[in-house]
Amino acid sequence: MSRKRFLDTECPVARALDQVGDWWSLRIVLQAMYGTRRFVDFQQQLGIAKNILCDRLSRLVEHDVLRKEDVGEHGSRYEYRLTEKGRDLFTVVVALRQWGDKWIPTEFPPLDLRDRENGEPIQTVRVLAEDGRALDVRDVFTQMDDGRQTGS
Amino acid sequence: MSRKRFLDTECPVARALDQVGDWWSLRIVLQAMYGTRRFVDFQQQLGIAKNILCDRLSRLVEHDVLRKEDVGEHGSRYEYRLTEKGRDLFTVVVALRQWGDKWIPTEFPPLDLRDRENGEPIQTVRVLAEDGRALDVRDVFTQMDDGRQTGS
DNA sequence: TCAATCGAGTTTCTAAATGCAACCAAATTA
DNA sequence: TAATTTGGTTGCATTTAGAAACTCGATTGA
Repeated sequence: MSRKRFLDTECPVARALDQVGDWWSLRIVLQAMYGTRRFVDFQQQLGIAKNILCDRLSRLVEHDVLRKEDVGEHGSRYEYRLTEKGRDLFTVVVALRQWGDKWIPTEFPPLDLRDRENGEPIQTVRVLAEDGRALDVRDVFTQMDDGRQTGS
Repeated sequence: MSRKRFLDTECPVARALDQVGDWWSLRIVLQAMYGTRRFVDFQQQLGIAKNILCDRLSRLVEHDVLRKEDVGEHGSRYEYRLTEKGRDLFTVVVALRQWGDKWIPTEFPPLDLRDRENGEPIQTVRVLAEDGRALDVRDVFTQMDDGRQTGS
């Protein structure tokens, strides 16, 4: 049977994963954040099959994560660029990147993301309480509309 | 051909996605953060096929995101619990959840995550500069080991 | 001007993953 | 002793992923 989709579920994580939760989409978004815009460049940089790239790009455009622009220049006809929604995945991507660097180290050095303003490394992304304390899974609960509380 | 895996690539996002980047894994981790521990509970709460759940749980255990514990109590024999590595996905999950709530709204109210200490809502997860400024994609660049700089 | 190339795809075909349902076996409960 | 619970495995049909070949209009190059 067809793969289950998570549309219209109460869980926002599920809805998010429905739009960007497959093997390639987040990597395409990441590439776009690095500045890649053209079909061939995505294809070469990611080593993805063209039909899959095609499919993913249209899905991302459909979900308004990317915008497809017709640029009439010398042979390169389209550009795929991040929308505000797509740019807003920055936090997710950086969190994932930091998690990968921390927990799945390799012989490669961790990628070094820096502040353009002063060249300093950025902070580790964390979940913060209103007053600025860093929070762990166990420090939070979910307030349900019916008054119930869920927590780990 | 076999699905591409991203192991041992320079990109930490790719490595992370290799371990938790499929349709179900992050949702299983999320469920575990809600407190779910037993096979049948994951199965019912997620509506996932048993063989797929089996496969994903063992993959997550193999990657040390979950730990499988034998608990000899009344018929329930195993518990799957988050390791520190798994718990550390909290940031990613919360970022994804906030993104989903912001950009894929539904008739359901946004899930309301609160600080256990004082019942206050938590902050939106953001990428911060060393001095605390919130950063966008365009405010950062990647410092490569060879001195090159990449940015969007 | 006419062939080669490029950019952005389709098409075709095979291998693999997904999902459902049925089955299984140990331990527990009724 | 029979039925249930838990945590699976097996078989099978349906999708999906991926590689390679093909298309097709615009552009470059000789």
